[in-house]
Amino acid sequence: MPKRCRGSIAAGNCQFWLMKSEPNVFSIQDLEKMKRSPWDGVRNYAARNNMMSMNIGDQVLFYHSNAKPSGVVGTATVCRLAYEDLTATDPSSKYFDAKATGPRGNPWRMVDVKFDSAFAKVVTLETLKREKSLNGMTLFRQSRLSVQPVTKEEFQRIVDMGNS
DNA sequence: GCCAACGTTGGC
DNA sequence: GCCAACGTTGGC
Repeated sequence: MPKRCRGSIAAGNCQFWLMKSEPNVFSIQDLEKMKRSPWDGVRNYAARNNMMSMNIGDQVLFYHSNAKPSGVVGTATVCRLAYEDLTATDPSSKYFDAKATGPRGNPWRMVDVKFDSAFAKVVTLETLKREKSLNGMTLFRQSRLSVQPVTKEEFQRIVDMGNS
């Protein structure tokens, strides 16, 4: 039986992730109000594959992209394993993908996340870049990847920065 | 608004 | 399978 994280960073064997969202589309404040939400609209295979690797209890850094300023704004927890993203086959959705209605079916998946915390202040991209212990982050090595792994150490460091 | 990075598409 | 054209992401 898989172990699950229960809010403690130190406990368990969960994985750590960073997920980007444009705050004018879906922000940490939106998630806080909703408590829980599907992470829909991902249309990139690498990002999808990362979601398919997630387990319940995995910890997520919520990142605001295309924001002023951009940066990590809080944390969330994976609360449902990857399942079909039906916005891909819904012609009225802004995330509709014609290919997903084709003979090979809908390849797109999403997880659900639940709100954990909103930082008192944004840990900005500029701040992240200046922090030496974060130089190896996937964020700086692979541009445009909207769902990406972070190490436990990176996660912990950024949470500490957000709470300081 | 510009543009670098980079994923996808489609001709061949 | 190659690769040029094109579209999107996302920082600035």
